[in-house]
Amino acid sequence: MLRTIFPALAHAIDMNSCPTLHQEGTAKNIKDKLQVLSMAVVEAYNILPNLDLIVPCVMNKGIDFSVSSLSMVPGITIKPMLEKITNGIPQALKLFENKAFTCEYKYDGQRAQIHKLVDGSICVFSRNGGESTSRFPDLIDIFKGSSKSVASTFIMDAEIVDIDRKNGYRIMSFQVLSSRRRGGKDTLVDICIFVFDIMFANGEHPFKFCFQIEVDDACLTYEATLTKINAFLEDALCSSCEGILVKTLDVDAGYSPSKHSDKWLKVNYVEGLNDTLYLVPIGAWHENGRKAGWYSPFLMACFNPEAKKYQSVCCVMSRFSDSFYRFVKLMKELFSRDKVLSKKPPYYQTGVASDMWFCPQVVWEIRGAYFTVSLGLICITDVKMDYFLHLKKMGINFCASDRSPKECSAVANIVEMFHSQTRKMDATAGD
DNA sequence: ACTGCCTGCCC
DNA sequence: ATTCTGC
DNA sequence: GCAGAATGGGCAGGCAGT
Repeated sequence: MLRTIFPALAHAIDMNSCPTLHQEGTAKNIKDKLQVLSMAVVEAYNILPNLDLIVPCVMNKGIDFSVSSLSMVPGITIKPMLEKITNGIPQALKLFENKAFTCEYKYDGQRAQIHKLVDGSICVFSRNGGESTSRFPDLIDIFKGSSKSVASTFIMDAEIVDIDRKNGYRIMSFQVLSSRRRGGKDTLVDICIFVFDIMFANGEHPFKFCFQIEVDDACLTYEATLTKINAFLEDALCSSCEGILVKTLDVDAGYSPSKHSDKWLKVNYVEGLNDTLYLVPIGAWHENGRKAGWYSPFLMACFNPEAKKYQSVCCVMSRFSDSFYRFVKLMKELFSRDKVLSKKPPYYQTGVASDMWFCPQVVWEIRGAYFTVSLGLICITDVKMDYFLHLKKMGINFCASDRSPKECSAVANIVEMFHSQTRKMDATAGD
């Protein structure tokens, strides 16, 4: 669309509106004009992704078309502004060097663009523009009750989060939120809405703010800023958030639809922040197609000294990447035929069935951002019966350890890590 | 009524 | 959501 | 560097078969 359709559209409009231009202007001139026009069309599409509305307008305005020729329309989703991922606060600070910025919690929920239409009805759209109004009747009630006199129309950006109001207003994970029954009422999963932007209200784009920067914060040193934001990130993680968003307040601040914009930075995982797990690959699945013959993913296990069993914890290398290719040779050696078992041995305890099983022979270092609880993977049943811990966002270090398989992480350590992690998942609700 | 399989839609 | 690829 | 396509994990729900 952006690279082909819209430039072509711009070209067509241009030729249609002033056919003489191509004889008059230089080639470069024409190219520049087309570039400007097609960028304007792209920009318009981002706030009004509906060609039935855009094309007539562009045809009418011709070469003079710009975003301001059109307005947002409640009921038609704006392409949501997206953030850029960073690997830590220092990187975020570097990107925002000498700029004013602010920080917000990034809640672990579902993005929602909430519209109030001209007829007064409330509509909810997902990140990808899908209608999800029917999934959140309670949201509709909240807005119908509270927004009557405030605005006749609006478009706002928000995060819908699951909150346990009966249990200290604890914010629950996305996993729990998505377990809501679709379509109808659901009394089990209560929600809360965090609005973080208003792009449109009463027919206008009201919020082109000039931000006033607090003087004291503007004077902080780098170290003081880092400390402050670190504390804020820590707060966010302790509040069951996924991390924080760092948003610029500089002159270029504003809503940029559809862009993985440098104006919003996400910090949700800091390398080295978490403990390393030492896990043993006990099984693997075959890849298909042209990757046939290779293993992916690997099933990783820890050791339970009491049961004298290996218990699966997570899968790693669930897809191929550059780093994987570097270790293909190593894999082949490690799991050559004599190391492959004919069937799952009794000292492997797992709820999943991998294609093949290996002798316990090496230990890999695995780091992860946090644990979730799921039905699929293994083994730590003292967390919640029938549910299993699952390490999320893991990375792997193949330069691993001289440890022997029985010196890998013990199941008790992993349970302890789960209980002490700052994110409190559903599984701990019974504590 | 239960199951596995598949889809669609979230992240 | 992340990751890879072609432009 | 960007946009698009391809991938993963997880959820509810539809549907066919038993």
